[in-house]
Amino acid sequence: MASQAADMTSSQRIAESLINDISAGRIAPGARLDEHGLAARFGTSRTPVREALARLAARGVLRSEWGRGVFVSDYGKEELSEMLEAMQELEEICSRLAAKRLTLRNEAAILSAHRKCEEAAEAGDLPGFMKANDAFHHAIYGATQNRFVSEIASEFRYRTGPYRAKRFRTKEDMLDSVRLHGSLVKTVLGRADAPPPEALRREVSLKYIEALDRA
Amino acid sequence: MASQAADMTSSQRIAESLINDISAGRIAPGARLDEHGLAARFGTSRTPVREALARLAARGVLRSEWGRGVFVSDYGKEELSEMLEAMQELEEICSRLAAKRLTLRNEAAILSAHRKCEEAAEAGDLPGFMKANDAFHHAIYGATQNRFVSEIASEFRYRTGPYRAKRFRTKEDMLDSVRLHGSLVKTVLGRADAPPPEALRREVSLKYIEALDRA
DNA sequence: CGCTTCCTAGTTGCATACAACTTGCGGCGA
DNA sequence: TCGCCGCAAGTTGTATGCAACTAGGAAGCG
Repeated sequence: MASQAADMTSSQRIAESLINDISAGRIAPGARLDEHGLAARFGTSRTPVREALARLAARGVLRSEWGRGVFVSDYGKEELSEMLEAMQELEEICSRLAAKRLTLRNEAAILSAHRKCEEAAEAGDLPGFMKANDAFHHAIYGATQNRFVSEIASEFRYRTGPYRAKRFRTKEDMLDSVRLHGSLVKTVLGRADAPPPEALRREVSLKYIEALDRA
Repeated sequence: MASQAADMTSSQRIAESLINDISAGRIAPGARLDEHGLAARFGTSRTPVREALARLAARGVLRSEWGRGVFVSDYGKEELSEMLEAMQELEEICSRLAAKRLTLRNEAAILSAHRKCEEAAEAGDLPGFMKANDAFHHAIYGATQNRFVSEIASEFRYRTGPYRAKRFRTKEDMLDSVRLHGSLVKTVLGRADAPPPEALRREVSLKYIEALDRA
């Protein structure tokens, strides 16, 4: 997904690399990002690093404090629960629109990603599952046939990424998710408009919030 | 809203000034932004200008082409209709959440902004109306008690701003909008969950798309 | 006359140097 | 010993200069 073509500017490469690391949880929320260190790591000067950081800060992935540095955005339980509510609302929009406009191509992409999720979950392959999970949700976003809805959902998915990385640990976590995917696939492919019940949404949110404590 | 406190960095001042001008339609979609010119206009060097442009590009307000310059994002009819669909979905989320969690303070803010819209519309005061209109919608966003939902909706409102600026011309346009606000206020303040009918949504979108032709 | 080619002006992207600010520590005085 | 002041190291923010690339036009050739 995150192709680093050779004809990209340094700041773009840096921004993409950073957001991938952050979204995958390799850089923890709250961590400070040193401009000098990043410049050295990427073999450039501070200028493109600063541009990349500015970009990510504008997207809400980073938060910069004057004279102190830039930090990976970190959220407490209160904020996290709000974030998850927002994410679920966005996902509901996506699945509703996708159900309305699904093409065969979208259907194939969704089913393929779903199968890869199953395989990875049953194999206990966590990195593979995270990747397939992303692909699955992006397949649904793409099926909305609305690039802005898709963009907003993707964008917000980056911000929830670090906490998703914490939430998935055991094989059971993954199988849980696959079961949810299954019912989602059923409604979307059935062209049905069935929002997930409130109780289920709260249960999912709780899993994330609990994961905060095993930091 | 857009307070330019003295303790802001130059790049922040520039970014805020630009996004205000763009969102209000004072800088038209498709216009090119010259780094030298902006640096001269704001009395700084190109560096903070570049940071500001990078920020706005990351937020989707600008689009930069290598070796050519950065341009205000402009959208055709197809993209605009997708954009409006996304905006309406976001607004629906907001009004639903607002209806569920409305506080007295929120209620007062919404009613106050609504009254100001009415006054400006009846007086034919276009700039005043645009401002009050913004305040009205932001009051609803704030009533969601969810800072992320509010942030996403606000953010996207900036991007639709230039086209809203085109869409409102006559007193009748404003009165139309006030009538819509009225029914929205009624459902939100009545704590009711009543999504706007599909036909109404399409009608609103058409008004925007028609406005594209009188560019 | 039309097409190709090269050149030049203008633009963005990057590197380096400097200025302004924050912060933590150490010395000094009460 | 406690508290305050000031300094110094380290950080971010800004300015300037240079390199790489693009676009447009003019000159040259077929």
